Amino acid sequence: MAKQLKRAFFARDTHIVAKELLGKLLVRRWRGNFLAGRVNEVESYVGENDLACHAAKGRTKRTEVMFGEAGHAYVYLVYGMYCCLNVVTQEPGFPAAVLVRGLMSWNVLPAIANESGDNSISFSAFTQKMGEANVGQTALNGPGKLCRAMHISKAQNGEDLTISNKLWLIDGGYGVGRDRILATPRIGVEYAGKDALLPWRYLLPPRS
DNA sequence: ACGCTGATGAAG
DNA sequence: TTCATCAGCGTT
Repeated sequence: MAKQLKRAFFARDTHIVAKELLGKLLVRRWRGNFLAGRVNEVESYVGENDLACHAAKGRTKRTEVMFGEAGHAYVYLVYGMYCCLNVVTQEPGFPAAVLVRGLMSWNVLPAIANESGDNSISFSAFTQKMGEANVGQTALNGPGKLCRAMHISKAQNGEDLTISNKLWLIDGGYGVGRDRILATPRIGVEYAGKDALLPWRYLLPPRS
């Protein structure tokens, strides 16, 4: 049975977490619906020495969450109107996170009628539904559009994704070969100088 | 190629 | 308290 990703998954090297997040299911429960899709594009932001990382400015009110425990959501407002969802990685005190940039097989599914609030019930029901759904039909490209569609805002900043029943990740059994992962420079970080060239954006190739 | 939009951090 | 900037997006 699919399980909610645990602390140990996130408390590792950021690039390992980023690549292993590809193919995982991101699930949001909102107003009686499951909003979900498989992660197919991410970016790593690693430490205070990474000039593209918000934590390059040091520990501030905004970046506080990134300095904390792995597995929590770091959500920020960008360009005045969009939110971006990150997952905090590595050990407390070391600021790093994975930006979730895109989903494939995006779906909206009605939550179970006699839902008790227990995630484990939700998981089995949800994954079965996802299995029935037409995988790969709809894509959700871009971190801002992703958050808008999933109703993720700064209200979710700091949320513990390993225990939350509103926003979480599960291993949906989608195998991703490491050799199928593409790496490119990160998007929209031209200001970061030499760090703008680091190939820290990871994505799955389009389905054939 | 540009405008929208407001939080953010740096400067004063 | 200003000020420039910005991990996007949609339209021109």
